[in-house]
Amino acid sequence: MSWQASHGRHDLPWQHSRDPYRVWLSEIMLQQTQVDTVMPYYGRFLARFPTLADLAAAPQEDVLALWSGLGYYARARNLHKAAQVVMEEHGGIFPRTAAAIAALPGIGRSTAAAIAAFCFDERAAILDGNVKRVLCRAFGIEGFPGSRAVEQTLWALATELLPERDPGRYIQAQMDLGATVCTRSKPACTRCPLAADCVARRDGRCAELPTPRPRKAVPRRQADVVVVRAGNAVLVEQRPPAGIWGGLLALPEAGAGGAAAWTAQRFGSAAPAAASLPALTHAFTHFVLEIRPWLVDLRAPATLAGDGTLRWLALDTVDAAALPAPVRTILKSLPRSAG
DNA sequence: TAGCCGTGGTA
DNA sequence: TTACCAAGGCT
Repeated sequence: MSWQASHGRHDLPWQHSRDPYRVWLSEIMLQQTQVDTVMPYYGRFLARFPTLADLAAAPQEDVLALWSGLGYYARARNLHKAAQVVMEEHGGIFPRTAAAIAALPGIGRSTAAAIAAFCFDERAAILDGNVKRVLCRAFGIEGFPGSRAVEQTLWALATELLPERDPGRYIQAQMDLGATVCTRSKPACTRCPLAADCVARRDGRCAELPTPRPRKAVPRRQADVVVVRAGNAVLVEQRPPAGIWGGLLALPEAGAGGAAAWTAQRFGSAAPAAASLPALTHAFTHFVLEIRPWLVDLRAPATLAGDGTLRWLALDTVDAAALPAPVRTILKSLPRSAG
């Protein structure tokens, strides 16, 4: 904790606030996401939704639009839902204990503890990637930290180590140490306040701990997607509420018949031919997707029968739309229309 | 309980 | 290019 006071991080945008809404937002954005990535999103989000009440009252698509590009969109959907739960079931007052906080959607044990410690000085342990790495090295703990047994050991250890006072300072110290000194590769042991007691350091095993995740093959998939353009508009399809890119606006998938068949089925056999656009590869956590986009230029926006998930999106509103990253990439790099 | 869920940085 | 994974949670 003394090390944190002199060498820790003190100037991140979400620090120096004990407003649970701001701390909560930062914790959710930072899940599985690095600080530098979150930085521009955090300020934009707060500018659009300054309070929890503003967030609760907003349409889900507006929330997803501010999250667009950040990934793990269930975080945004759960954040939005939890804001509504706080308004409706807690009278707009954010719950004040880790146990109550963890009952909100999208908030697990670690995130709840961080909010409770930072905002309400509760003695509650966190266990994020930084803490896991620091503890595995400092105590020489073997095994993949994500496995049941190792994680249980780590939770027990993290709880046991909590200081009596100033738990917020303590968990910040753990995270700062992991993020800036006890890094995944090439840890700066000479600058580490725990170096004298570190088991991995003593045994020369900093490169082996923590034990990496067991390897598994990542499947590859392909998808033909259709970019139907009519003047200044493109056809987009809202994804189902859950699953990959849930609730976001994506490009329609052509299916087995390919882009030509899809276009003919929806716009008639007189529809213009589809022209192939540069393919791109997008890596998810658990599979790799090769996206093959096809461009179809219509004379004018056609009427969309039936399916309510399809809609026209004006190209000059792409920047503010709720799009997954590769869809944004495709739409931003479209060739100029011939017409 | 292990798979699902994004994106970008780094080595 | 590829591997790995980052302020994890849900099902």
